[in-house]
Amino acid sequence: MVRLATWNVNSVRSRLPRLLDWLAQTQPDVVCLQETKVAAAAFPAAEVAELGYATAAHGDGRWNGVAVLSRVGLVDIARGFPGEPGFPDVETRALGATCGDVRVWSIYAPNGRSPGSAHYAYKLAWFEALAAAVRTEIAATPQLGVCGDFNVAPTDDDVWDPAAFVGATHVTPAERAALADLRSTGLQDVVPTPMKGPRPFTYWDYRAGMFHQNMGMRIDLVYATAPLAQRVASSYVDREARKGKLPSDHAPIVVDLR
DNA sequence: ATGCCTTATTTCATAAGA
Repeated sequence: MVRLATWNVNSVRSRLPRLLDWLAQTQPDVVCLQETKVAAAAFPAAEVAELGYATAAHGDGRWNGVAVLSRVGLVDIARGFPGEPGFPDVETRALGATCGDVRVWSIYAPNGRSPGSAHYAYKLAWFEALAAAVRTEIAATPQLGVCGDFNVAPTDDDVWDPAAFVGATHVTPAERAALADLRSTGLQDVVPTPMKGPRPFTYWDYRAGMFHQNMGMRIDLVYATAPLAQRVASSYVDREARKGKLPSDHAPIVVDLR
């Protein structure tokens, strides 16, 4: 059994005590992290190494930043992907690594800010380039998972109230088409089980008691090739990790692979 | 609710998040 997880931690330094506790309790083998908000050289690799994890980090400071932690091997590390667009410079939003028999990409898609904006066009272009890169890699890499914060809710059921998102990013047809194009490379959505309520939300805004009222979104996803998806024994959203003091605004997804 | 928290930084104000 391999336990794979993905979590947008919203600053790995700010979240470090919680991350270490969560690793010790959850015992994942491979962890994709997003929004680490730290330069690669400043990633707290020594702290996670004490728990048995090797680190591959891709980050340049204040914004973005992704990483992969693994205790089952960590090789063939790719920082960014071929043709990755920038805004205007390429940002630290994607890191690929092979961990044992599984290749993972930890991704943090651009937010998009508002439909029609330059940042929205960047988001769509970024997904298009990601799909092209996956299309190239997937042929030689049957056991591939693309995991992370996609910043798109795949369907209207993946937001707490579609009416609240009219005119907003994350739900537009073009963004959903970008996800469909990515899936068409040979990936499928591994939908996790919610620990509470009918829908597996992974993000709740910090403000106005959104988490308490379960006004969330499913924007963190695990996209897996068929050979990898066939190994999925179970998956769940760890909403317990969203509770308590100083949480991330995202919850982890935990996937158990046979 | 075009900012109800939270983050890092060119910090006591701003930009970004979704």
